[in-house]
Amino acid sequence: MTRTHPTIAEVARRAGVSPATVSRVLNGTARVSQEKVRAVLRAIEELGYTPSPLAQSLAKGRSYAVGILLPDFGSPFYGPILEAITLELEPTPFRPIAVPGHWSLVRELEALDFLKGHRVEAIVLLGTSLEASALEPLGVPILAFGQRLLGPRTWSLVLNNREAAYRATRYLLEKGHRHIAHISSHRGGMDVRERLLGYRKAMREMGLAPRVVYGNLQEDGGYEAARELLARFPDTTAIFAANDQTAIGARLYLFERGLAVPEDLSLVGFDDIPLAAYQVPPLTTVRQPAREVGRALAQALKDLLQGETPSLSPIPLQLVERGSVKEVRA
Amino acid sequence: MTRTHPTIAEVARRAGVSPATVSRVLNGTARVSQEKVRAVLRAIEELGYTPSPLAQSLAKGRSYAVGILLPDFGSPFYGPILEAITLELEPTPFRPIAVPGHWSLVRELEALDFLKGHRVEAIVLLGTSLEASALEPLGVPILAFGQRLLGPRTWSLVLNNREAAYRATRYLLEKGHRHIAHISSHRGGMDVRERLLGYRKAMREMGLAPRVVYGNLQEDGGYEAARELLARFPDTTAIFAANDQTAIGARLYLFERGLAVPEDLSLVGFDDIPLAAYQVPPLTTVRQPAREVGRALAQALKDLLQGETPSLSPIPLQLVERGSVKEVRA
DNA sequence: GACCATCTTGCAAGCGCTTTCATACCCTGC
DNA sequence: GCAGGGTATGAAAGCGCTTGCAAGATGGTC
Repeated sequence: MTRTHPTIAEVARRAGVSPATVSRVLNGTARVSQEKVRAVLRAIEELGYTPSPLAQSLAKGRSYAVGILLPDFGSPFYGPILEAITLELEPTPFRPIAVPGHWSLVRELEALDFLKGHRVEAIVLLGTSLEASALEPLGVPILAFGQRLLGPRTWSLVLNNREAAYRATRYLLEKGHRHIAHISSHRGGMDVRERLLGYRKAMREMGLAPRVVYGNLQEDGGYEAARELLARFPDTTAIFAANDQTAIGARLYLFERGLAVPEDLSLVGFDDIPLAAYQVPPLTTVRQPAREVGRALAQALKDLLQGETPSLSPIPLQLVERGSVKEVRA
Repeated sequence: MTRTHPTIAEVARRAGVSPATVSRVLNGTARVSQEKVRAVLRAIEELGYTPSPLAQSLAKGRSYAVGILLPDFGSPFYGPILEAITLELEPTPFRPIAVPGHWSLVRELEALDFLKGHRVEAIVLLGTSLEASALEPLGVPILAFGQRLLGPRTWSLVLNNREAAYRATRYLLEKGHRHIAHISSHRGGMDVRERLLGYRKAMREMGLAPRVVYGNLQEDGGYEAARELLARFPDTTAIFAANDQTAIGARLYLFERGLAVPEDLSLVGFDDIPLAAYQVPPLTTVRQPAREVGRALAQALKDLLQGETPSLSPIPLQLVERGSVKEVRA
């Protein structure tokens, strides 16, 4: 603390009242006479006083903090969700404290420790690979997005990824494609595996052989996966990628190979990150609406912190048709 | 605090020592006999004890927290910088606490208050429009990126945007372009204005009339700006955008208009966000390396917090040539 | 064996705030 | 004029931790 902040005692002295009274006007926890209220307010103003949340938390016995664990602040998918949650939490007394797990389990566990230390009253898990066993000892309610976690005081917001992936694949099938590949990943969580399952189901139903390669859910992985894909299955006419970053990476490889999208190959992504609509051609993808996900998560958080059971109605996943898919004749 | 955490007193009781001793082994602030160390460690282990940073901060009189103010967690430019700073700070005892200003001055001021309340020991400003006058009363050292701030205990990391913009424009000129437009913004900070100045200078030197339109530094603004641009200056052959998001937005408009990049129009961005290299064609842009910026900022932070004057050597801005610019004959 | 230096340890105060409890005060009603 | 019931306020304890201070223990020296 560079320059020492004024304390409640100083405010009290200046206003000619006791610290207790200052606290009461600050929190509105008891009636205080008009004149003292005024005196206190003036003293606060003059001193530029800001109460210390640290001390408040300690005294009140609660932190009003909620932890949000996400893979990476730079993620085009999780970043906007974090932003949305933060925005929704603004009008509440609760403050998010966001920590990145940097895509590593160790870091995620460290982050958890950190949050535990800070006595967060709940934790939101975005795209982590944590297991229930690591969470239970925290003794804090958990809200997970994208993975199904079971345990006491644990809730999950999981959207129907399998169904959405199934529909996305069906969509390609209906457009006449038969040689459809999927770029999945070993790195992702349950949602990524579900997408693979949905793809498989659609292919199986048509008696088609699935073609699956794996990336890292990042652009470079998508690029490499596309290379592998075309080497192994040169007659592929459509690619369904497990996320938009992968699709965008794949698209660059196609471009470099001189393959046009959608004329030579059709492409479908997943997530609908902000930049998806601005790709050339605009990327057809399954939309996971960050804003709504953030809202739902924040709402569940509020319920949770008021001791209620959170209502987590799943958000429908919509395929948004843009320009990266072409109809082909059989 | 859902389930009450064990306190230092419980650990002490269990280990058969005083709380002071536990504190000493925790902090290594004094010698403690081997056997007691072991007893304490065991007790900590058994109880699953984690010290409360809140209480520690209060008692120590310092928070070990640094505030990081950025416009938006979802920003493809600032997100990665935040990530980089966080990563660099990991091995230090300092913890970043990031708050978004949501592109609004009021919010930024609120965020500042929040940070002040939390007794952060320093504040990093990323892309804000705050003025020195709002910062001074905080009494905390400030580190600004992208804007030059003067004041006591205030430092700025400002890269030579004007020069880089000048060179980017020169680059286009050397490629034979003469009808070069710039998409700027009223919304940005000093760096955006500097880019405009650099562009102007290059154009003036060649006796060319500048063509400037304005966006909001987001994709949609770039799209709209491109529309306006082509309406007002149909013979434009190259666009230099104030940032990559703008360039990407503009590019979509060109695409919809049936204009090819770079065949019909060349495009240059600024920032080199992660997705820039994956655009089609890959976007030629001025690189502001997030990783290095983060590192420099974190290093300055460490210096600062150790009472030293931070050394902020500017990072060179490089034009990275990719595929969105074509040479034209005069 | 007395004395002193050194090391380990506990006591207690204090960090900035909240909150319980008790006190002092004022008003009402008889 | 006094008992009774509110109401506004302050004193003080306590939240979980650190740290200055002093006491006790240990060992070495003359």
